[in-house]
Amino acid sequence: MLYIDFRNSKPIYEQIADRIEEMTIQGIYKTDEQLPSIRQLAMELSINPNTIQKAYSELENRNIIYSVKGRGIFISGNHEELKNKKILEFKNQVLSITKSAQNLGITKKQIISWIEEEKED
Amino acid sequence: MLYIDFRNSKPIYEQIADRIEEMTIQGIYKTDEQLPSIRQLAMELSINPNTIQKAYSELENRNIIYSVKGRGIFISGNHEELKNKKILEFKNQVLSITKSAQNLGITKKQIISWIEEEKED
Amino acid sequence: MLYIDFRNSKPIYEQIADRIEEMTIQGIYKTDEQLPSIRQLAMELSINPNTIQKAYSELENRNIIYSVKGRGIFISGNHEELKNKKILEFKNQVLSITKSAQNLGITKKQIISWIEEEKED
Amino acid sequence: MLYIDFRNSKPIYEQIADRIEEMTIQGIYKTDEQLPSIRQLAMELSINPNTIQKAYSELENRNIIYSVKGRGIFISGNHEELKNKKILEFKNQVLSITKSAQNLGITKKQIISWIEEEKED
DNA sequence: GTGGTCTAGACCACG
DNA sequence: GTGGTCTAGACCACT
Repeated sequence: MLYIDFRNSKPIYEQIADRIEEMTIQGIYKTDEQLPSIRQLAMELSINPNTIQKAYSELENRNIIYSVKGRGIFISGNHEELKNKKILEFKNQVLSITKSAQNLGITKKQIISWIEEEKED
Repeated sequence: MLYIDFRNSKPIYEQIADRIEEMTIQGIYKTDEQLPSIRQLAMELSINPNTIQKAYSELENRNIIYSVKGRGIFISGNHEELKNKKILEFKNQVLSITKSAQNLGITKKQIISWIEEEKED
Repeated sequence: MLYIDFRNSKPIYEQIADRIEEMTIQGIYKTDEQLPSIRQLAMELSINPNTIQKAYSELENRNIIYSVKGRGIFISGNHEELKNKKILEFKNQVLSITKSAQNLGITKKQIISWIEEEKED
Repeated sequence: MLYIDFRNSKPIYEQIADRIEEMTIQGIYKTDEQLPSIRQLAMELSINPNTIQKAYSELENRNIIYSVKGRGIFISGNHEELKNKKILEFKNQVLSITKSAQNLGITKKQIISWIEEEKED
């Protein structure tokens, strides 16, 4: 469910934060559900607690979790807004890439055909 | 034509290399055309010559340019192969993004409609 | 009447103590009135009794309540003094904020106009 | 210009971040001006570089600075927007405090007279 | 030299 | 037990 790819150049703390964000949007984590504690998750993943701390701080900045001293870390509940923001982000990514592609002479038709050919999971 | 975005997290040498690659594929640089010297380009962009050096090394690795000692640096002529490689790269990018998007519940249809709506330059 | 905001960064014991202090100053609690027992309040708020204990200790330090062994916890009666202390506290807070504000170029006039515009409850 | 109060319960990294934000809004730092490097500032203040790093990260999140790997850290230039945001923040603080004050029977008149009495710097 | 990430280990306030 | 801050020291990519 939560794994780390040490070969990936993406920082560990970001991998964790992104994965938890994804799971939250997918509805795997529910509002006010408690996440594993920093130390526990650090043990499970064989990672330094500070790195987990950084991942959780990042998620708090993104308004995806909230932390309560002495109690733990919990999912906050504005999933709809979060999802819309994420969709917009994807849209911009797609458009930015297709624009670059067109600079190289790749047509929109071709890009669309790539997507259509792809297996739907 | 060749500008640098210092706020961009992408390394400067990569920005330069990518931009020259793009211009080559677009046909702005012709086969065997000479590129500006390291010193000259460093001056123009107010950048450390080491950075330009690294960009040119990168481009030599990608077989986009070749250098002749004492004469300068020139565009090599395998544009077709280069372009195909680049197209494959784009394809993978697009597929990777659409895959992530589908994890969030965005359909291929929606992604395609974004692309279709986009203004063709 | 007595609720807790777990997302608030202010410690729970302090939230409780502050709220009881406020209610005492407002006259909602009368002199020598008995407060709920630690266990009872802990049950009501679904909170660790240690936390309530700490809140009551805090209030005892502030001379707002007194405890009688074996009998319970009661409101003490020095409300006037308490109120004056509280007022001084507020004054300092207001002055500290307005000072910071002036560092940013906000005038006293503007601050006062904010307050005047505010709806009186 | 940049000092730390070790007795203050406010975290060191936040003291630094807040102070730099303040100086930026006041116009002491100009757009694209370079800030002292992490290591240098750490030396000057006799503080661990990681703490400075955290302060700078915080400022990057607030869009007050931007960092360029290998080059340094620089002031970003949206000061107007920043200032407006900060003013709104102050307004909310003032209103929140005056509201609490009124709960204790302090009138708006009294609060305003406190502010008027204060020495203008 | 620069910033960014990570580890190891400590202390604190809170529950 | 929990999260939050801080230190010390390491390694990396980039200039």
